[in-house]
Parts: sequence; C-alpha cells; structure tokens
Amino acid sequence: MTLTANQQYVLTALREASNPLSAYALLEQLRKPGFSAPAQVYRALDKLIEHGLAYRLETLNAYVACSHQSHCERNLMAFAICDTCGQADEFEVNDGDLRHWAKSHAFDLERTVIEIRGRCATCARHRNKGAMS
Amino acid sequence: MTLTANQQYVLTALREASNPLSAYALLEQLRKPGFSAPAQVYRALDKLIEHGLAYRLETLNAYVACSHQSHCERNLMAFAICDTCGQADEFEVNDGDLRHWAKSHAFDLERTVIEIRGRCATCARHRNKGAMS
DNA sequence: CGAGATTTGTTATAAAATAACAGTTTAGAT
DNA sequence: ATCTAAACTGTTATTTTATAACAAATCTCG
Repeated sequence: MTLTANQQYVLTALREASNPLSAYALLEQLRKPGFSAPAQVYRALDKLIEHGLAYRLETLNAYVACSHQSHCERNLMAFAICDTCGQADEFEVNDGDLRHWAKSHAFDLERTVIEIRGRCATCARHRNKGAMS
Repeated sequence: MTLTANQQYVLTALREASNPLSAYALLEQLRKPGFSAPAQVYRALDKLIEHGLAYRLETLNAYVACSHQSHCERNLMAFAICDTCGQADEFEVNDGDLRHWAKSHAFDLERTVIEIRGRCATCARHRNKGAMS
C-alpha cells in the first residue's frame, strides 16, 4: 500500500502532532508543501482512514494518526479524549456487547464509534490541586 | 423540570420524527411556530440534551428524542444507525470495559459516545433480496 | 415589587465538509 | 514502449453545521 505525496504529508503531520488536528489546521500547516484548499486535505484523510492509518474523532471534528506502527490491526478501537488538554488516547476495547446487540437485532454492523470524554490523569490531577487552594 | 415553549416545540418535533433531524431541518419545520434562526434551535437542543430528553448523534450531526417516556434513566446509551434508511435505534449497553479502562488510567470520565453504523434488519433484508435478482 | 438569572430574537460570522470539473499522474495490459 | 482506465490533483464555488454577540423580554422567588 503506497501513499501518494499528499497522503504522506497529511499522515506525517498527524503523526508529529501531539493532539488531534482539524482538517483546516492541517491545511494551514501544509500550505508550504503546496496545499491550498480543503478538498486536498479531506481527500488525503479519506484515504488514510480507509487504510486504517488515521481516524476521525467524531466528537471533535478532528483527525489523528493510528497509534500502531504501519498497518493497523483493525480491532475495535476507542478513544479517550481529554476536554482540558485535548489529547486523545487510542485503546482497544471488547465489543462483545455491541456485536451481540447487532446479531440479535439482525443489524449488519459496519463501523463502530466509541469515544469517551472527560479529563486525562494529568489534567484531573492539576484540577484537584487547583480546587485545594 | 418545566420546558419553555421553544424547548417543547423542538422536543415534539423530534418525537414525531421517524428519523434523526438536523438542527436546520428542525428550523425549517419550526418556522410556522415562529422560529427564524439557528441559534433558537441550538439553544433548545442544548437544554434538552442537558436534561436527558434528547441526544446528539455525533456521526450524523443530527438529533433524536430520548426513547424513554419522560425522564431518561441516564444509563449508558448507544445508538445503531442505519446507513440506508437513516433510522437510529437507542439501546442500553454495558460499559464495564470503558469504565475499567478509565479507572485504570485515572481518566475522569464524563461522557460516553457509542454509535454503530451499518444496515438495520429491514434494509439488510431488502438488499439481500435485491442481490438475488 | 424588584434584582438576578434565564430565555429570546436577531444579525453576523466562523468552522467543517462537499460538489463539480478539467488536467495530471500512475499502474497495468498489450 | 504505448495505450487505457483508474486514481489523484488543483481549483473555485457552495453547502452544511455551529457560535458569537447583544439588547429586549420574561421568568423566579425572596
């Protein structure tokens, strides 16, 4: 699976970012290499997502690189998103319940989205300290 | 918990709809009663969601009434969304895995979003019939 | 009543995503 | 090596979704 130049630019930008990036943030970052319109970013993102190299975070309208090395195992992924610092952690989850519901309701399952929102360990700790003062 | 007139209009529209409605679809439907701008709809939606009477479907940018009678139990809800007919089914799910991950990572969990996409029983059946011909 | 909070209508703008189209590159078959 | 079909590109315009900001109206309840 070979990536085009644009796809590589977008993937690299996502990998180097500490936080999820919006499509427009990516566009700004990639003006130097020649990007000039949203469609270019969205097209690259679509392919990366199709290949399991990136994810869209639905509750954030933002995108992240898959945390796995090259090709993602495509198991059921979930994301924990910190409302304070914006970091998103990818983790694997057991989707038994969802598959069970789908099966028992003859629902032909194609995609699963699981996102949890709250405060990451670091930010939760800081907030607690703040409350003490 | 008393709803204002606008909140009641929006809730009724959502309850009478067979499918999730976008904020702008709601706005169109509610012009007769006097709505004239998006903010009116979004404000009512915010309150309804706050009170557990409605949900936002993140993968659809659309809104649905809670399927429970008056006050929602606020257990962990998930939605199965049909990509063919657009219907969304609310169902309860065991979030043990997510809570466990959150606990073991000291993540202060505030909100959980679970949406599955695919084809509902009815639409899957039709598609299969079609493939036979 | 009257002070404070909440809700309202409104205009304007921001943010996110897609449509459409012609030109270019790429990969594979012959 | 050449041809062809598919995929990708750059670009302009538009659509869809969501917020900001602010003054006026309304509700709450001591």
